[in-house]
Amino acid sequence: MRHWLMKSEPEVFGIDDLERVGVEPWEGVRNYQARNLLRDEMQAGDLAFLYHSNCKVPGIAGIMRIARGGYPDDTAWTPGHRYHDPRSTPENPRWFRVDVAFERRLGRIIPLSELKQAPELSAMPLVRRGNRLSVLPVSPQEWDFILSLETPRD
DNA sequence: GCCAACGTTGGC
DNA sequence: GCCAACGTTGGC
Repeated sequence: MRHWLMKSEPEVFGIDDLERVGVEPWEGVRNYQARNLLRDEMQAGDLAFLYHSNCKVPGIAGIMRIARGGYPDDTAWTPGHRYHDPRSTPENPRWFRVDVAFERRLGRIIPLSELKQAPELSAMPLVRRGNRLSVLPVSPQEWDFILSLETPRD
């Protein structure tokens, strides 16, 4: 089982929304690097952090389980859809998505500012400036370390 | 709201 | 195949 981190703007779709709907197709990813991860790497049963981006306090808000591995994102060939891309067809899909399921909230949102301070996480692209990838692999060590931050130990 | 960083597009 | 222009991301 692998671990991931997936970004979303909470104004658009955050942990509150995921908890409410339970399962959500993670559609609209239109970046090739992220597409490759969705299509080739992410498998049902994997776990992913839900990261809140582009908001007042960006940070990790909860845990999701991949409910379904990569499959074609049909919003790409839906005319008029905001994620429509005429280069993608059912016969030759260009974009992919996964389904994610609500697992649990973290006890607190772990802010990016705190993640940036941890030497243990310095290799994560997330804490590097200018990183824009919306789906990132997380190593088991990084995963465990981030979870250890959930409950401050003092 | 600003703007740096980045990915994509398209002219050549 | 280069690279400037453009649009988007996302922290601050």
